[in-house]
Amino acid sequence: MAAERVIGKRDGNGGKKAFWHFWGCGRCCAAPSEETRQQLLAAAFEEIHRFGFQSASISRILKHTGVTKGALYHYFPSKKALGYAVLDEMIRDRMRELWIEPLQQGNPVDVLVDTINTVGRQMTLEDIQLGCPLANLSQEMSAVDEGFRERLDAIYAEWRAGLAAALRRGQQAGQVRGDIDVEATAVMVVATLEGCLAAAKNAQSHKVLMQCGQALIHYLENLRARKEE
Amino acid sequence: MAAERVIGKRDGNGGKKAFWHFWGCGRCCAAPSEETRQQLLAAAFEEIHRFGFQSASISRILKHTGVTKGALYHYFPSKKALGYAVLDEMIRDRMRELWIEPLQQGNPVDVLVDTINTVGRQMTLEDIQLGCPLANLSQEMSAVDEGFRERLDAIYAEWRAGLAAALRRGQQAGQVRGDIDVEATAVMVVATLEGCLAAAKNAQSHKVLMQCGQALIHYLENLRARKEE
DNA sequence: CGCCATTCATACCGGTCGGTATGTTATAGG
DNA sequence: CCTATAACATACCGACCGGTATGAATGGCG
Repeated sequence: MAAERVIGKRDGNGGKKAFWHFWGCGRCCAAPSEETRQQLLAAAFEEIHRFGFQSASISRILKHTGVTKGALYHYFPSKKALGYAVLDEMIRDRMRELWIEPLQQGNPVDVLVDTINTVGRQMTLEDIQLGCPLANLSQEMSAVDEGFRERLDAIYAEWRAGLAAALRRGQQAGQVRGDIDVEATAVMVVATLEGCLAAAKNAQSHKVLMQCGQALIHYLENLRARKEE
Repeated sequence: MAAERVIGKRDGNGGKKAFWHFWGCGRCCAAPSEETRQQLLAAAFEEIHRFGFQSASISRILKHTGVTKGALYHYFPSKKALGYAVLDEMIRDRMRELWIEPLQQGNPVDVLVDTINTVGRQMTLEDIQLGCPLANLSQEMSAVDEGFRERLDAIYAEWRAGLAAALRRGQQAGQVRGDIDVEATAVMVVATLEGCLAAAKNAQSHKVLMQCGQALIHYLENLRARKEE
């Protein structure tokens, strides 16, 4: 008796599945149901960004995607695994693209100032209210779960190392003052960037973000090598 | 039948209550059961500091204090009210004592450098792991609950205003460079302080805290007025 | 003495949580 | 054609959550 209901429901979206299976199976060319997984990742990212990991609700993610619980637990063995995947496959990539990779060429002070100005201009008030996904997770989870902490720390370490390397290259190129401690400076600049975002988030204020950004830029300008000295 | 058990239990700690009541009632001189409330506040502070507000568990607070649920909900109408009380009666006072009030006299750069050094020296690794209670709550709750956000923002605003006023006084006293924007500088210094704490928390590293602190001190030293210029 | 407010203590509630057990369908491979 | 497996879907579970209803002990006060 239950079978009839199930069959009826199945027919409703069975066509979609058949379509995807036309393109190949997960094993041979890695294509079809990957979409479901990506939907889940995207929705989980949103949910975690809004509520934090611990208060993120599996049921809400399911509701927003239309995916069922069986599907979710088919791809991710647990909520924690889903959180790790969001961190590894979404957040880390974004941080690399936005903050780390641009530092690999050019004058590091120019790159930083440009990025700060771009970010400050592009962020909407909603973006500001939600805050930096990396900083949010870091604040919430680093003391609670070691797996999160290690992953977060790896990203921050990569960021700091990239910035320190860029500053050192800048010193060798005569763009950056030679008397600064590049490691300590990198630590502080990353901390200040995240601190500015956090301050603006709490104040829900674009002005605070800009003030903080301008003061940081003022500091960064002071890192440039003096001419003829 | 239930009455017997209750009476028996009551007698167990009834003596303590009689003792406290000897000192007076809550109405006439505000003393006795205030202790229970303070116990609750202290335990709630610990719980929130460790797990965040949303993941803080009323049952755990009850277990750690030995207080019952009836007692808790006698003093606080809801979990949120308890959280607000922790913020208003514990966290705010600590921030004022440690960071804001010292700025009211002396050379602001000296005061800041001293406080940073003191804090950096006194924080244990556990303190570092748990992070700044204010920053934790701010990151977690500002986008989720407006009551928390307002309270947190008031504390940050007070801090920034106090620092800006101190810097301005420093300018007038010829201790601080006159060409800096004191408001923007205050915003950034507060952001950097919290950012350093957050970075050290995630790295679980005293070294990161000291590096960040030293770089910030280096920046602060640069705010001093140049002699003979 | 009697009444009433304070200060708790206990039992219980509906709801949500993450997680699982089982079933169904479609396709790939032999 | 047969079997195995991927990819779901549904129903259900126990644990825990914040919150409440009820009542008992106690002491102040008229």
